[in-house]
This record gives sequence, C-alpha cells and structure tokens, in this order.
Amino acid sequence: MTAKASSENARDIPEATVARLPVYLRALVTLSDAGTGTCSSEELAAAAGVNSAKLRKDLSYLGSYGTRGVGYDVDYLRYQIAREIGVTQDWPVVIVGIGNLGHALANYSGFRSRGFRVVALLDADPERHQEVVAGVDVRPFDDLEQIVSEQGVAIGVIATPAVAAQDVADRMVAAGISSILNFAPTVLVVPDGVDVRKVDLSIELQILAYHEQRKSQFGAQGVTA
Amino acid sequence: MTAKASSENARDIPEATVARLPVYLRALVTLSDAGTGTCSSEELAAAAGVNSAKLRKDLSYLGSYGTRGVGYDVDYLRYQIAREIGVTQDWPVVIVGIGNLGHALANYSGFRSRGFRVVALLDADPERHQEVVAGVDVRPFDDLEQIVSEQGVAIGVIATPAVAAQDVADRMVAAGISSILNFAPTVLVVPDGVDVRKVDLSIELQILAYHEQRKSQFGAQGVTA
DNA sequence: GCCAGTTTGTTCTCACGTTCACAAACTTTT
DNA sequence: AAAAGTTTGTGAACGTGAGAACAAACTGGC
Ligand SMILES: NC(=O)c1ccc[n+]([C@@H]2O[C@H](COP(=O)([O-])OP(=O)(O)OC[C@H]3O[C@@H](n4cnc5c(N)ncnc54)[C@H](O)[C@@H]3O)[C@@H](O)[C@H]2O)c1
Ligand SMILES: NC(=O)c1ccc[n+]([C@@H]2O[C@H](COP(=O)([O-])OP(=O)(O)OC[C@H]3O[C@@H](n4cnc5c(N)ncnc54)[C@H](O)[C@@H]3O)[C@@H](O)[C@H]2O)c1
Repeated sequence: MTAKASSENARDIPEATVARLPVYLRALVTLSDAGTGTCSSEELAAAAGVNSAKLRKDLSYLGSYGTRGVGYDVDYLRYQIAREIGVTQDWPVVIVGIGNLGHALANYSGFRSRGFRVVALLDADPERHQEVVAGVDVRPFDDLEQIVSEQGVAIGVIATPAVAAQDVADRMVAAGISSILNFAPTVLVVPDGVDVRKVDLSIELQILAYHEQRKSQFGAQGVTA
Repeated sequence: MTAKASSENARDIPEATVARLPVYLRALVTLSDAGTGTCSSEELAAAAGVNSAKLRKDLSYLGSYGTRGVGYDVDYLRYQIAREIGVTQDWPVVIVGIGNLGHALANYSGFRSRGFRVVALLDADPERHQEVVAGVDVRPFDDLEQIVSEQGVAIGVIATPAVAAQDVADRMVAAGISSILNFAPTVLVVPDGVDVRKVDLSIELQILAYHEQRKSQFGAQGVTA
C-alpha cells in the first residue's frame, strides 16, 4: 500500500511476501513454544494459512534456510525471519491520542513480545496528563519532538480523531518519524520516504458487508466455489 | 484475502476494487458534508489517495455514473457506492470479547454512521456481565445462538485472546454467522462460504519495521524513488 | 554404496492488478 | 453551429503475484 520500491537493493523482497513474513514468524513462535524442532513447508503453510508453494517461494527470497528431504529448523528459521523483518531488537514506538482506542493499544501486551516498546503516550487534552496507562505516563503532545529525538523513535501510531490526524502526522514527520500506523479514518499525505499504513475497522466491515450482500442474493446458492 | 470468487455472477467486481470502494465512499461523504455538488475523478482520486485512472476503472465496474466533461454528482455517486457495498441499511453486528479492545470497539461511534449497528456484546467472564458499554449490555457468550437467530446477525467481531478465537469462530459459524472480523493474532479455519478478515496490529508494525530497517541501511540514501 | 522416499528451491504459466493513453461524449466559447 | 476545452470510460501494455509441477538434494533402509 505504501513503500515505494527503491531502485537497486541487494535482494529486495516483494511487498506481498513482506506482508506474510510476520504471519510465518507468528506461526514459528507457536511451533517453537509447542516444542517442535523441525517442520516441513506443508506444516508451516497450514499453520500460517497459506499455500505451501507460496510459502516456499516466499522463504526463498530470504535465502536457503531449509534442508531438502527434512524441512526447516523452527528456531533457526524463526531467527532468520525476525532478523529480516528487523525485530531482533525492540523498536521504540510513540502512540498519539489516548482515548478509547489509544488506551487499548497502550494496554496491549502483544507489542512487547513482537519487537516493539511503547516509550511514550501523548495526548493534546490536559485532563489526560495525570493518567498512567500500563506503566507509562500520558504526556502533552508538545513533548513529541523531545521524545522522538531523545529516544530515537522512528515509528508513530495515530489514534486521534480524523480531523487531527493530518496535523499529528505532519508534526511526527517534522520530528523525525518516518513510519506511521494510522487508525484515523482519513487519508494522510506525507513526504516521500515516509511509510504510512492504515487500519480502518469500518472499511473491513464494509468489505465483509459487500460479500454478505452477494451471498444473500441468488437464493441459498451462496459462495460454494 | 478471503472471498472466493463465485462462478458466474452478473457484474462481479475485482477484490482489489471492492477494498477501495469504502475509501471512495468515505471521501464522498466528506465532500458532500463540505457542500460539494460535483467532483472530477481527479479531485475524488486525490481525496481518496489513489491514481485517477484507477479510480475511474474501479467506478466503471459499477456502471456509468459520471458525465464526460463534467464529472460525478457527489450525492448520486455516494448513494450508488453505498448501495453496491450494501450499506444503505444497517447490518447488525455482535462483538465477542469485551476486554481492552472490545470496549474501544463498543464505544466507537463511527460504526453507526457507516452502516453497522452493534446489537450485542458477549463475554465468557461472568464478572463482565453486569456492565453496560455504550448503552449495550454485556451478556454471556452462551446467548450467542439466540441473539444471532433473533436479530438475524450475519457479521461477528472477535476480540478475545488468541487461544479462544477458533472456538468462538466455530460457535459463530454454527450459529449462522457467515462473516467474521478477527482481531486475535491467530489463523482461523472456517468452512467454505464464510468470509474472514483479520486485523493484526503487530503485523502492521512489523511491516513498517522491515521498511524502516531498510531505510537506515545504505546511509542517508533512503527511499527517494 | 545404491535405491526408494521425502521435501526443498525454482521454473514456467496463468491470472490479477495497475497505469497509460486516447476516443467518445459532454460543456463552453466564439 | 462549429471549434476549443474538459473529463469520462476503456482497450492495451505492463508489472506483480499465485500456483502447479518438477529437478535437485537430502535421509534412511538394505
Ligand atoms: N475506538 C475504536 O474502536 C475505533 C475503531 C476504528 C477507528 N477508530 C478511530 O481511531 C481514532 C481514535 O478513536 P477513539 O475512539 O479512541 O477516539 P477518542 O475520542 O476516544 O480519543 C481520541 C483522543 O485523541 C486526543 N486528541 C485529539 N486531538 C489531538 C491532537 N491534535 N493531538 C493529540 N491528541 C489529540 C483526544 O484528547 C482523545 O483523548 C478515531 O479516528 C477513530 O475514528 C477508533
Ligand atoms: N488491545 C489491543 O490494542 C490489541 C491490539 C491488537 C490485537 N489485540 C488482540 O485482540 C484480542 C483482545 O485483546 P484485549 O487486549 O482486549 O484482551 P483482553 O484480555 O483485555 O480481553 C479479552 C476478553 O475476552 C474474553 N474472553 C476470553 N475467552 C473468551 C471466550 N471463549 N468467549 C468469550 N469471551 C472470552 C475475556 O473475558 C476478556 O474480557 C487479543 O487476541 C489481542 O491479541 C489487541
């Protein structure tokens, strides 16, 4: 959706593959926790919910980390994917807009275990500044620049109302943030070199509604294919 | 991601287009609220953050709703897209798992204005059953079947921990739900004819991290293309 | 050491999605 | 009424992605 392909990178991985690597990583963590030492592409593909040929092709972009006739070493592959994604160390993250959604995000423990550390919670509303969420103080939005430069933050999350989102994004970019995850239902305009990904619940539901509507047409025939 | 293409439908719209229609709809609502009566494909494309050729091709799958030399009537096109998506009437929705995230979702007002109505909040934990969130009672998970059949619910949202998600999905499907929005970080297995869409925050962040890592390599060159 | 069985890595083909470019269809000006 | 200017809808070219199929590379039994 974002991520302009740069010109001449050593191995550059297709965007569709990049989007699946985290799914494989999650599946490998589950397998590892279950004590599985080795798995075939078929098993891992089933755990990740994809076709095994697609999985093998995806992994081939990273290198040859499997053994023919045997499969993949779970922990070794897990490390290689984590390294490729860049989550062998934690990324500092700031969340802006500590309302309903911001609270849920701040309280989410899955962050930490997957390579991210929430270093700051920012909100424009002074009434929120007394609060501590999941052990982190809610601070004034104006502290953004200081926090970003002091902590070397590259990733920002926007959970403010839609009207504020573009302003927040502009300030983030000016402060040095170059990757943004946007929950506000609005299109963000950012300079080249800055990546934006959006999560829009309403859009997801509307896509489901579209297909649901089609199912109910044509009697009970539905989607059988 | 889901949505197997059925065999022989009158006009069936490419999946990539379906995913963008809600974005166009959102942009049209904004334009309409701002009092704009007519807009060109160029303007609408800018508001939606896409290429204008892509927009025109997407709209052409719905029919010929524009006028050459003039553009599109904002309210007319808005209605046509809403009708195509199926959000001219409200869809009843149940949310299962009223924890951190479930609370945020239940409190989200954007639902209502975009074609959805939260008719029930369900949780397995008896301690939650006294609670009222956004005017809706939190009820026992076992009420699922009754609510689904009484209210004709087709869409369910899963916001439980990952370990419970597959069980919840199975119960939903058995109860008659055929579209699921899953926030739990796990792969759901469902029968044909049931659509699943997933929202995974950690995956989104990991995709950003991958690109971020690449930017910091190669000195200050970065993604300039 | 050889043979049978297993599983990866990769090639090839087809389907899908994006973008360009332009004729067709409209409005406005002269 | 014709010419000039806009803007849509779409055909055609290009690029990316998915999946089948298979040779290459390994293991284990004999
Ligand atoms: N709640 C959900 O489940 C949900 C679902 C989908 C999308 N969203 C979107 O996520 C965003 C947040 O939703 P919410 O329900 O948490 O809203 P909210 O109103 O509860 O919280 C918004 C917070 O942002 C703060 N804020 C406002 N302007 C700001 C600014 N300029 N700088 C910093 N902080 C600012 C407010 O003080 C408030 O605390 C909205 O855009 C909403 O559309 C929410
Ligand atoms: N909080 C976030 O911002 C966030 C972000 C990304 C993903 N998620 C995912 O969303 C899910 C919910 O997260 P959360 O932070 O709200 O968790 P939570 O623990 O706060 O809430 C989970 C709720 O589900 C209920 N529940 C458990 N088992 C159930 C069952 N079988 N049937 C019905 N209800 C059941 C629990 O009683 C609890 O109320 C998790 O899978 C999490 O990984 C959350």
